[in-house]
Amino acid sequence: MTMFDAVEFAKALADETRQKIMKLCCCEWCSVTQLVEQLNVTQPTVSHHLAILRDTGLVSVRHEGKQTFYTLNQARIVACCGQLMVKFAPDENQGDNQQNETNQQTTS
Amino acid sequence: MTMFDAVEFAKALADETRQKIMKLCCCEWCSVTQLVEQLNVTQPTVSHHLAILRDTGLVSVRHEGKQTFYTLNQARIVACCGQLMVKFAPDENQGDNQQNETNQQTTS
DNA sequence: TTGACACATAGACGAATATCTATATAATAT
DNA sequence: ATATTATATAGATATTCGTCTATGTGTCAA
Repeated sequence: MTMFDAVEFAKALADETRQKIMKLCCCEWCSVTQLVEQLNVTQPTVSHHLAILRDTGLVSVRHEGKQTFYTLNQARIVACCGQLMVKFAPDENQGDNQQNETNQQTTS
Repeated sequence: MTMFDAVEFAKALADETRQKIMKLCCCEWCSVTQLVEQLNVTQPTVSHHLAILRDTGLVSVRHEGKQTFYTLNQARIVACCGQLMVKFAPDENQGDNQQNETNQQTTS
């Protein structure tokens, strides 16, 4: 949940409805009903996606009476994207890498 | 293919085997056979994943005789991660945003 | 030309997943 | 207490997706 799993992070982002939700609650708190109103899916579907985003730590939750508000964890997005870069683009413009099990084989 | 689709990008990353392939051909050119040797999946499965990574522009291809070599497009990874950040974390630490259709509703 | 090797493609199959309807839970109002 | 509103959960279903086997295609050697 708090640790970074690149596959889990990518899976959380790998759905259009989920990305719409993320966009909608980016920089603001949205209730589930508000989200439902702006998406062409049912309330349980929105709740389902919110659960996934919540379990991945991509959104924060705040309860207020009957309502539940969600907001995107923007700092976490930045951190995860940064980790992706580090994982798949180490030493961006240099030829060396830090792997050790695979045999080097460049353009010959 | 060359345009950025955040959902397509996330879907391409949303598989462990694919991320292993990406890691393996990060900073080096790998033949399909070399990849198969280091993964617990069959050759057609590797080819299938390579096709997805190729169609998403995440790997580059080079043919050499009977063999086909793939390498990770690291610059593209960086660019895509950057676009993700921009999309979901605009103005990281400021309170304002650039959306216009949803009603602002902060912590009250 | 024939065979071997490297890779891609086609089709089948099971697992994961996105969605729905129905219902449970929790809070508030009457 | 009862009804209403807001959200979550359960279960069903259809689609997507990852993997496999079987086979096609292209390259090279003998």
